[in-house]
Amino acid sequence: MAEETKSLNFIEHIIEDDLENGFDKQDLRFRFPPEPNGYLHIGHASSICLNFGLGLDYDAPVNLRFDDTNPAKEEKEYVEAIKRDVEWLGYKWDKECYASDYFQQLYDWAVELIKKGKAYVDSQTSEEMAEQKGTPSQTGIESPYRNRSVEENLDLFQRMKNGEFESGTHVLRAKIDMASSNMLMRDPIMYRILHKAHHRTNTDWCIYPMYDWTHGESDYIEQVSHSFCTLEFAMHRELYEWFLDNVYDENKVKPKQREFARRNLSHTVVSKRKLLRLVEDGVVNGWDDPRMPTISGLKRRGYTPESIKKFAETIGIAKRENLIDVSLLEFCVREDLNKKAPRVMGVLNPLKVVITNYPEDTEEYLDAENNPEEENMTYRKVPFSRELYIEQEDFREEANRKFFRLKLGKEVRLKNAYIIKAEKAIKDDEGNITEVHCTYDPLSKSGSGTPESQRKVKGTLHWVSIPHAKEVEVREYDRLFTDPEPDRHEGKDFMEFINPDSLRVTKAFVEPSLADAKAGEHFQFQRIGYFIVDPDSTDEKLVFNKTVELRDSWAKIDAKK
RNA sequence: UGGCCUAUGGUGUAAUUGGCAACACAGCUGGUUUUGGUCCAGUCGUUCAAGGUUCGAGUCCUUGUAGGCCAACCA
Repeated sequence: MAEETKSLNFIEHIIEDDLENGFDKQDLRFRFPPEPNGYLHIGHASSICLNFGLGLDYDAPVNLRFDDTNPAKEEKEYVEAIKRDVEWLGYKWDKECYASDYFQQLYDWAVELIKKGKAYVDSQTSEEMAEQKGTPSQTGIESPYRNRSVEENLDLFQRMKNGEFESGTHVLRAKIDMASSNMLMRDPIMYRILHKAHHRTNTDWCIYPMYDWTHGESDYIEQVSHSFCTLEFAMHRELYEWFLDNVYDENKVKPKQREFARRNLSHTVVSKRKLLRLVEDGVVNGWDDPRMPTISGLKRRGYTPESIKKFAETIGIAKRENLIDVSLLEFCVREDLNKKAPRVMGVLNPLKVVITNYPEDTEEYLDAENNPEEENMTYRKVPFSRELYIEQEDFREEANRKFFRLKLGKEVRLKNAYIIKAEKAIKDDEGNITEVHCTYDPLSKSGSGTPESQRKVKGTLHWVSIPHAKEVEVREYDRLFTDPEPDRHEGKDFMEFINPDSLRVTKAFVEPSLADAKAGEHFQFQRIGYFIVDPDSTDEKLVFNKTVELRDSWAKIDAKK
């Protein structure tokens, strides 16, 4: 079969161009560089899939590098969580790197820059420097310390490093151009003093390099060939290259930074700062709450690595603004789970059904398909008896022709069992239906091959046998925000759009085969949706998270009326 | 008042680099189905605007319009 010519995204075009222009394929190397100050989210997943995907496509190594230059925000807990998430997605990094491993090299290079007269120690307050910075349309003013002698700079920088000064009293700045139209080139800060223990270097350092000074040099140290980041770093590219030009050795690979647009998912937020607020304010129950767009949250919700990778691949990568509807993510997980998840029966809103002509004290075990998508069908036994639960929504005393479910005097098929007919609705004093009395056709048993079993009845319902049913907890989730873009309303806080009903906990009844289901196992509750066993489950009580519901065309028909 | 980036159906991405605008999702219609699921078939609809170059423009040029980004001792 002829191979589909895969269309390339603009990032792949850049690499292909470089290869055509003589760049050695052996020198290709990528990296995924998270800051360990929070958990990875669906936006990072896109970046992970891009970089690690490139590594797979070009058979090139990909480093996992922690951009840990700000001890005020970073923690070891996050490092561990990030590694777990990347592994869970199924990717293997070549080297595990830390920007903090390069502190000495970065320091040495900074000294070189000072010696070349390209960096200086500034001793003003941050307010003073901000004032001198100018505005995009107005050039900046040079610092009074800009022309300190090399000797004085060297001495001061050394003493900064030695811890002789308070936090915030001095900084090292690159001497570039206070009149540049690019604000980042107006003598950017390279180092600040921060008397704060670092999760890896502890108190070895009290001066920490800034992002711009660190990132490109780290790429260079690791010999990363292509360094991809999001669009907001586009302006940093000029600085990235300026720094690189000052340390670059002709015989080595000079990394190339290119920018792509971050993927925005509707009805959620993905900035770590905002996610942290959801956690700290108790809106959710932690970073891995199934409502969170974090990778660990999606995992707990029941998303699979394959579905997330498929999603990333489907939305692609480009440079324009975007807002991707969550329904696409939901499609991706349904597509994957449809193939994988065993089918079971579970009733969420039980209504008692009594089959009046079925013998009491009798049970029988019926064959049920585990997954119709499987090539070699396997079956399990499901107990059937005189008293069952069906969904409340599946019975109406009367309904129009479009209602393919149980109504008085009409027949439906019980999945894998018999055809039943509703005879009578039993009500309480307030008129609520408490149970339905039905009769069954004993010859209509599924798979029996009798003419009665082959009769066509319009509806098929799922059910559980009451004496055999297992009670479980079900957690159903809705979107965390009621607005598609909660953080894009000027003057309004995204917290105003929190959906107050994003979690609904109910009890449900499931077939007994689920008794020994393990945390992390996926199931399709037939006619309802996909569910995963939550780690909160105990031997006494299983807890299921609803990953996503099945496509529901009945809901559309019903809503139209 | 400056600079940088972007603009293709409702959504997201393509287009052999100047040669019949395609794919997926969503929507709609029908078929199959012991899940109103899956699957299958069909259908809907697009190059921001105006000029220009060209046999030919989504692609190149000009002007305009709209949106995003840039002034943390954050990354």
